[in-house]
Amino acid sequence: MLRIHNTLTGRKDPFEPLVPGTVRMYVCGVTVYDDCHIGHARSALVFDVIRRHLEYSGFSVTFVKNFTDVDDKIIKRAHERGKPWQEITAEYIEAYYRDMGRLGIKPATVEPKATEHMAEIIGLVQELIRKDVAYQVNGDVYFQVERYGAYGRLSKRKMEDLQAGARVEVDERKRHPMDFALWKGAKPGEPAWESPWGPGRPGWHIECSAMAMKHLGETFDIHGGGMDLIFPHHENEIAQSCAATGKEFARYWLHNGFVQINQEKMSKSLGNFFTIREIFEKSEWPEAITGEILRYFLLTTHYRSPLDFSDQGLREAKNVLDGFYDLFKRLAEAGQSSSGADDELPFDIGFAEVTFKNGMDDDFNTPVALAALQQLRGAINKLIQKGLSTEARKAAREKFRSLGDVFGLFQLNTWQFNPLKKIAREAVTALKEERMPDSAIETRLAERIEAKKKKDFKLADEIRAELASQGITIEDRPDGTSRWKR
RNA sequence: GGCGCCGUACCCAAGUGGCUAAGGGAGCAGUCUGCAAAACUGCGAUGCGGCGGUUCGAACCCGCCCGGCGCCUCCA
Repeated sequence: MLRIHNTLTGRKDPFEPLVPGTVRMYVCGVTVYDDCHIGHARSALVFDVIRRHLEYSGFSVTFVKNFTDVDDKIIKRAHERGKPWQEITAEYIEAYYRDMGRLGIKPATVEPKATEHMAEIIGLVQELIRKDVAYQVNGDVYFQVERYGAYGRLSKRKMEDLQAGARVEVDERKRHPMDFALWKGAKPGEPAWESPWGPGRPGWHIECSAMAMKHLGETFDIHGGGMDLIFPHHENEIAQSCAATGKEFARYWLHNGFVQINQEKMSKSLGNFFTIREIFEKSEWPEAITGEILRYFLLTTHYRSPLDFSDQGLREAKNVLDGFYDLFKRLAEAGQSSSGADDELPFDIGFAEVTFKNGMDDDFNTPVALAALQQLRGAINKLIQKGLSTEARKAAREKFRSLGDVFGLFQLNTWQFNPLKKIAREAVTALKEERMPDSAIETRLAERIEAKKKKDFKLADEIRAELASQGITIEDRPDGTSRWKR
């Protein structure tokens, strides 16, 4: 039984979708005016994994993730660069797909853009005016917060509390300080769409309500996003959606914790953020491996807890993954008839599967699920020592592949550095260009095996030292062959 | 001022009332190996920020305190 922590109730609730066997979920995507940072990566990854786990659990999932492609920040950026705003959004949507692709984030089922839903947005605003919960002031339309009695139920805030600490500058045209814009009249030169209130653009919150309703219906199962969206964004989405339809909007609200740098929130305003792009460009590992390291690292902490980003954390993730891929290398080799090890394998696998699933079913506890995989790694290493058949090895590798798929891990066939691919990439440092090609390594390795056969250990050690200076580690196997890795 | 979160070994990180406090990384020792590497084995918190309280029993519940953080404004 899957249980999910619901921000709305403040508890872990048993998950029961509205329509049995199907899940409809909406996650707030990004505003496309800049490169994505690790915080975006974490959020995207968390919901990617949640989606994958739901699918793994047998649900048919409709996953909607939007792009906010019209907004004040975009207009500002366009102005700064002297470019049309459409060029800014196109550029960063492309960057988004590049970065998320590197991270192995699966595209959502539907990825709607605000600018392509003007009719729905305008219709929703009209409905709110018709119901007398929104009002027009010149070319703007505001949602009247006092008309929605349950305002504050998501963020657990009272209207009075909000006002007390409010640092919002009072807009005289609003009837209540907390009222928020549904539609903003356009100033000259700003992007604008025709509406009953004159040319303008949607407010930030309304687009999500309109797009969620269009693609998922008035009431759906899961709505997610970063913790910072609880207030005001999601609170406002609930208010305007419920006021418009008279029905519940989303039933389970999920929010991921922040990525921090040195115990502090990572944010644009503090200037202490890393973009996904720079992490990949600075990485000494090829793209696919860097992506997997990053995924593993981001999943070592439960999605609701804060996560401190650090090079040390990344290095540790690499070490752990090395252990897994070393095992996979062994599993790819021929085995010998076992002494009962084959019979023990299903027990170890079954145990890991149950632990994995129980962990994930408990509010997507990825650290517990990861621990199950680590235990399985140890168990199978022991079985290999006892003697595991070729078939059993294949079965074990397949199990890692299928369980790992929930996290997007363990899908690579080789965990080795590929210099040709690396050189093809843009940001290659001189150091990296001097990497030894695989063929040269293989040649030296063959020479070393010859030397070993002749008991010329001096030469063998020299060759190993030479390769070691290139960052290459050699493993001699009992049968006289050798493996190498970077 | 209001609302809320966190503090578990050198590091990461589960556990939130009841077997010896998961798992991993790093480290050390050992087995194996020509030497290594990998793998395996062993070691590692008598204690879960501190002090009280509730309870037969608490890392887990309550209170106070210390330390750190977030939201209340655009923000994943």
